[in-house]
Amino acid sequence: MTPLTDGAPSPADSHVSGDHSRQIVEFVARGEAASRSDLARLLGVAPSTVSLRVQELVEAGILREDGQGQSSGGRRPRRLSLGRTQRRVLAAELGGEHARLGILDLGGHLHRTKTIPITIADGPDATLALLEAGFRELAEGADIRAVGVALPGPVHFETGSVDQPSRMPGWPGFRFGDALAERFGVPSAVDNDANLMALGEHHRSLSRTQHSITVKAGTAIGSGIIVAGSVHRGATAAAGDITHTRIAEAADIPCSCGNHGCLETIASGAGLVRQMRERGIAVTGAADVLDRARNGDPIATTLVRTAGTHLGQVLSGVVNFFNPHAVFLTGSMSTSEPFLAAVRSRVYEACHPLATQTLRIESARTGPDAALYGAARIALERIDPVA
Amino acid sequence: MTPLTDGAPSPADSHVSGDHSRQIVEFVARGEAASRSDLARLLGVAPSTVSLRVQELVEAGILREDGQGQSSGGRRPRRLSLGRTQRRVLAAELGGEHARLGILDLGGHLHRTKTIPITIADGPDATLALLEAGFRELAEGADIRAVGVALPGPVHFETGSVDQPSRMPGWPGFRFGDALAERFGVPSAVDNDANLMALGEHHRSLSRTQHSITVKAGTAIGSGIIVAGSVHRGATAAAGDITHTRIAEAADIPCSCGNHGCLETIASGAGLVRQMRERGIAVTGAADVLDRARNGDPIATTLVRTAGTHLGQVLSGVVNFFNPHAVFLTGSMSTSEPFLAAVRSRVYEACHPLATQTLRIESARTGPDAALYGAARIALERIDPVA
DNA sequence: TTGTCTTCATTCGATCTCAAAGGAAGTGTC
DNA sequence: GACACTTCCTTTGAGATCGAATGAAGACAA
Repeated sequence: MTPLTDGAPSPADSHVSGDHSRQIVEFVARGEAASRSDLARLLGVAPSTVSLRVQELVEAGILREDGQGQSSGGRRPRRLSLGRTQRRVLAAELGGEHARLGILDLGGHLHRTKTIPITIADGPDATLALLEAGFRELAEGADIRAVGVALPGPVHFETGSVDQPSRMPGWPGFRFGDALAERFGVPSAVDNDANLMALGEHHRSLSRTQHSITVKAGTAIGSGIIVAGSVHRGATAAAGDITHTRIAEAADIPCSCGNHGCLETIASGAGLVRQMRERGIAVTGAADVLDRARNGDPIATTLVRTAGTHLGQVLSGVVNFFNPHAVFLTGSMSTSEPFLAAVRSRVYEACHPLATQTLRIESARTGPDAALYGAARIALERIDPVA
Repeated sequence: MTPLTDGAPSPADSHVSGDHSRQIVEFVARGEAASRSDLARLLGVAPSTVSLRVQELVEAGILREDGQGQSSGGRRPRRLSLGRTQRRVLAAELGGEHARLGILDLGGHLHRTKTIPITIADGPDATLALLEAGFRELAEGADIRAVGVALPGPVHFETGSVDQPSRMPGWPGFRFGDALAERFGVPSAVDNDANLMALGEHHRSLSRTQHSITVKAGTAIGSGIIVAGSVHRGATAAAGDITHTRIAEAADIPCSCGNHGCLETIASGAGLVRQMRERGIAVTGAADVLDRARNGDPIATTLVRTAGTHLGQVLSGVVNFFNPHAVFLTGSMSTSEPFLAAVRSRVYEACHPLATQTLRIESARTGPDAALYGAARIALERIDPVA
């Protein structure tokens, strides 16, 4: 692998311009700003600048002037709202056997979604062909401006390629981002699914100055980190690994990573299945265990609770260290109330009070679409809304 | 405490302007850039822009044109070096009973230092008076442009005040930053000592796009986090707490925080002292234990090694999660070779290989002055070099 | 109704930045 | 030594942003 020594500033951070325009559209779309002066306040930008950008956006039809708002003791604000253009971005989240596709407007609203079967192990070219077919149908009649894709593996963000061998034969080194851009003739962006899920989840409820962690607890356990509103990828694109943190209670259980006592051996869906089977109970998978817990099976319930406690233990370390505004939980396990309760309970018990003072621990809201929102977001960052 | 809901962009991030000038001075001072074209490459900025800024800096005497460099196949570069102005910034690190003061130039070089006795418990006014006297002497004849101070407690960075009660009577709520600015008639900045130590250490050897953690292991254990070259303070200015992470082997040892099994109960200097005494060995303090280990005392050596292993265990979780480019160790414990070796060994053993692929784990270079470099840095960020 | 105050928005001149083009001063080749 | 090429740096015009001033439109009080 390339050392990833981020030396010179990449084009990714040096805002493609249109940065303010993009933020303006977002604030209006989210209903957080209804006037030019709202925007100036929120953006920390001169009112004159806002006026200029808004004018451009209105002329392009992306925003509309929409009557007047309530006066608050002076001239009434001119209310802004989203215009109705056909400008859209495409987003996809690829899994091993399925891809979830979506089409969103510039305001980040998800208009339609669609799931298609793929076989990611067939390699990037085959996948790309299926993806294109799916996208073409979704994009019918729309004016596509960018594409963003979430991949199930370590991604070198700058080059838009998969990094490590992992379970994706044919992928490493292939510049999927460039291939996407070429097929659709628009800018593209690619990142790891955990990162994009975290990004999507973050911007549902937090601002661009806040920090969060999104943990996906399903068959496996993964997480994505958002620092000041953007993805923290770490030195080698490995950030967010909490699944191999050591848990005392699992000290003698070997993990696929070669060590012993990793969190995933007892707190992941796979870990739950193993533990059930060790107790002589035949289960088909993680969903089965969760079902049993939901139906009052005492062993399953205990295991699920214990899994939550262990995840909570690990998260308490992470929360103390990282001090985020929120921790979001997604994945099949996060739908289990006892699981969530156990996580919360342990985090609040084991953390420094200052770190939990304003902390939110929540089950994710965006459901299966979090990564699509995230993918759309990194795609949107590549374009200027008015261009 | 105030909720610290970072809403609107603070003046801290919206570069005070002169941002490029500051970076230019830094690159030249560090010897990383010797010509305008070097700077353009490093800054990712148009050559024309660099030329303009450099011209300003040369006219102000802050930079000098210093003959020609080696040609690399074309026109020879015009070599740049630091000019000799009297422009300086003041920096201080306050402890309970001492303050370390320093004076640095705009290039971040530390010219002189000085340690004075203070009693921080006497409150901010008394401390400020002593600080001023000390600074006045250091600043003799210099043209002071900014002041930066590291405080031993949780600091609300934006307001420049101490947040929690902690052990500093009279401090909470007092706007120390404003008081400093008023006394010296220059911009000021204040932050927590762990943060500034990390900042100082980071920029000794890493770039502004990289990430690091600096752990101070002395009587207590604390850490500071640097994300993309700047301090990560977290949601409630509590980030960097690793001392209360749970360690299985300490499960039944109560901690001052109210929980059991915290890292600091066995891996801190205080923890070492306690363990020695439990074994009936009279020691005067952490330094004594370290001395004994250095002189071959088997019990002390074992304890120090074990402490290193436990810190390494906690750090492995942090490294997997955060994936930094480097972990720096400071404080009295970090001078112990067995300690450092134990930390390294455990981190490399317990971490995912991808996370340690390019990871450096090093004992800090800046010694007792790390926080001064960090304090100078946040002070420098408040001014425009040419202004 | 008149005047004052507040809030919202735009105009205007100065500054910063960039991209593109071009000049300056070298190296290397035939 | 003539030519092409490389590297370094500056000039120039266009666009973005800012702060300050100004204008626009309402609230409110006397």
